[in-house]
Amino acid sequence: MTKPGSHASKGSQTRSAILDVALGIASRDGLEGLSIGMLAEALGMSKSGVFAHFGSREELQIALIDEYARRFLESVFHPAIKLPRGLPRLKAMFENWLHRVQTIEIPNGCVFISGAVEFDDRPGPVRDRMVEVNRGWQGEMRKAARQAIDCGHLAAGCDPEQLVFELYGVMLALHHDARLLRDSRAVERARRAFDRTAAFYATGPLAAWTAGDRTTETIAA
Amino acid sequence: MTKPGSHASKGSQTRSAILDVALGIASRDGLEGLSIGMLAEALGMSKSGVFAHFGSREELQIALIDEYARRFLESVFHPAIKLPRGLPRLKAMFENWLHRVQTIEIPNGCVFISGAVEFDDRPGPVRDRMVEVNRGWQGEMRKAARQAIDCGHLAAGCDPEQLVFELYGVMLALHHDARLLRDSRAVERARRAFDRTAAFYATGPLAAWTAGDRTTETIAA
DNA sequence: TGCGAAAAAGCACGACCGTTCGTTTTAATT
DNA sequence: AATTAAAACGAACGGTCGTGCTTTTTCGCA
Repeated sequence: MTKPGSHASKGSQTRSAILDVALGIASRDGLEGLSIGMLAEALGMSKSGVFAHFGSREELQIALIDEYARRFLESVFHPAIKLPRGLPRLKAMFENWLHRVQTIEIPNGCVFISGAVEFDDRPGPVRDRMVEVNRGWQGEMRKAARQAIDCGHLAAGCDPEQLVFELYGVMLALHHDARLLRDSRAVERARRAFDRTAAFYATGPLAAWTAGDRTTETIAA
Repeated sequence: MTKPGSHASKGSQTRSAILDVALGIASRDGLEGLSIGMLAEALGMSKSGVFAHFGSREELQIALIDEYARRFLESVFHPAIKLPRGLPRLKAMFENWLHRVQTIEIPNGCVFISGAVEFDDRPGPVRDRMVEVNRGWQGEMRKAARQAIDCGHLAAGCDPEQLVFELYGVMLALHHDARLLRDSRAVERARRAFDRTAAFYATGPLAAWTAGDRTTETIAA
């Protein structure tokens, strides 16, 4: 008994513990930089003991992507979806994202970004999952942007895909400057870039929205 | 005799050949994904023969960063600097960059990006060189932006660092969408993002500049 | 409390890693 | 053409990698 989804059963709870520690390592060293040996050592258990939980390294990597996506959506998407659709929700998605980047991803790294770079030229199930998860998140952002247009919060001429492309770029630049160049001003620049972008696509009555009303807390937690 | 800069002497010319092949591999698999064994095999020579040219793997990686930077600047920066300073030069830098991304980096990968992700959490000489080279390029872009402001092509209120941050983000998003998601529309979006950004920061008389006058060729080659 | 199953450990394997060393081949100089 | 230096080779080292096996320990339940 005790299906894998169940929350008891020694096995599944050590599996969770493994994923937790593995995420910390994979965030810093990437999915390819994570080895089962060092993971086992970090956990204080044997290599084969860790290995048995996933059956292969690839399965471990995929499980890590899923777990990372779960946490990402939980801290960024789920709180935001409680807000009214349109610009408030879209802005909350960005702000929650920014908050997560500041508190988690800048210190520890981001599996989506390192994984994207590591696997963009390596065909296989890991890459496929990476793409799937990424498309899912970009899709949610596009949907939010589309709703903001429907609500009249953004101009009708605004292309949701273009908007999401630009916002994603802002986040990538933030990661780059904050992590590689250790530039502490990157966060401020990211917020300014979002404000500027939103202001550009905003329609008349809401053009003043970009001013004020900033926060570093998760919105609608 | 025959200093390393010299162009004859069997040694330095095979060293160049090694770097050439190694760049192709490192672009796809990253600096950490490149092993001396596979590099030697790709070159049809022995592992120790390759190794002797650099003394260590780290030195090889640093040499690769330098070589990649050299080529990048040669195809992106040097042609642009022949144009009159200000917006023309800044635009040329972006267009040449875009041209290089289309012809080289999308098919083969970009060492700056993969290297940034791989080494942002690994202290050492490789990371240091990565930072140095990156700061150099961003510095050149900032200088070009500053000149565009001085020339009156961009608004006086435009922050060069903010502008470069946003342009770099556009390029990172382009790499991401084009390479991971294999989205062929990413190039068009990148150009639109640049035009929109430049339009935002442009002063009155040059606000119409962003329209038309597009090219996929290197400017002032 | 004992029994069956699940979980973890232990061990070994082939492969590849970066690196070292001694030798041999090739190039450059006198 | 002879001599010296540079370059490439080949084998081996200690290590780590992912992955099978078998055995032991631990857990869950009747």
